[in-house]
Amino acid sequence: MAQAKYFELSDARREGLLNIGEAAEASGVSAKMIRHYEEIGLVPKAGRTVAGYRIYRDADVHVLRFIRRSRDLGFTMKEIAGLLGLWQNRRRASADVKRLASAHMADLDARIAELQAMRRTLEHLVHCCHGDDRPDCPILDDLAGTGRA
Amino acid sequence: MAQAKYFELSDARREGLLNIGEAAEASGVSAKMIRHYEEIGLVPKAGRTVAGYRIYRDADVHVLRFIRRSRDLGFTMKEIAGLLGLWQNRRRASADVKRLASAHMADLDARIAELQAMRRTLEHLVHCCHGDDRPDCPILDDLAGTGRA
DNA sequence: GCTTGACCTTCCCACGATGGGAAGGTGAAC
DNA sequence: GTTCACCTTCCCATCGTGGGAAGGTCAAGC
Repeated sequence: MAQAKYFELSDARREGLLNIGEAAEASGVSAKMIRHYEEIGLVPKAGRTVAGYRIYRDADVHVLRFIRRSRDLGFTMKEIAGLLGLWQNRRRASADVKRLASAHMADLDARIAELQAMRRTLEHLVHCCHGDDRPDCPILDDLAGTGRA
Repeated sequence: MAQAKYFELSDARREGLLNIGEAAEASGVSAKMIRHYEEIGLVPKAGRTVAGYRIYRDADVHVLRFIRRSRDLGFTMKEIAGLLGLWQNRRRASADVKRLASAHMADLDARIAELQAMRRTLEHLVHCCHGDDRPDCPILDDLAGTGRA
């Protein structure tokens, strides 16, 4: 995304370039988010037509898909910036990529463990609650710190 | 939290009332968040000393602890508002509490499943990556959509 | 009494990722 | 030449939490 600002949109179309809506469609990243990624510097500034419309080449869409896939795997923006850097660096060491991915996996593990701990506690409480029209409830007792559940 | 605004702080202290810092300490909810909960109406407005300091009774701290515990179990603010309402309603049906908690458990399950799916994919990719100083990397290949991993 | 330091007050800003929507310009089809 | 879909920028909201500034208050030590 580093073209100069000289295309008419119709010319751009003829050359197979996409506007933001088409790039969004093709990459699975919303136009809103494409602009956002450009603003935070995750992707370089897109080229523009004379009228100011952003235009995207296949390579740009490829980058956006890479981001989309990374998001789907739960990577944060910062991690994705790192991954993009490695991806575009032909002298990278795969060890660096592996390290980044492993760290993210450890994050996932921690979050999963945390949620599972909540789930276990909750399951126990729900199990203990008779769930009828009477007011006494071990779930509330636990939350209030007054119960023994 | 519904006292009128007439205590000197020293009087309040003598009556066992706490200022916000002490209430934070006692409840495990930060002073920042106590003010926030008051602002969004999750807890009623606290009483004030003549100088404008918020003052808290034991019952107020109890409520804050309830909120803290609920947060620890991953309930959202909206859910906590519901739980607080049920807790303070002596004519509640425990079925309502159980329903709320069960719905939250389903949320947790969905989030856990999502994270686990990410984790599984990532684990596979990390496993496939030799992780040395060569640049070729199945993790990047997958993210780029060019790999077969 | 006066200073000092720890606390309180309100107000605004930030995160991370995403979306909604307003106000205005552009492109293409009919 | 109108119409409609799309583009542009700009601001606001979410959710839960924290940071920090500017200013007031309280208690302790001198």
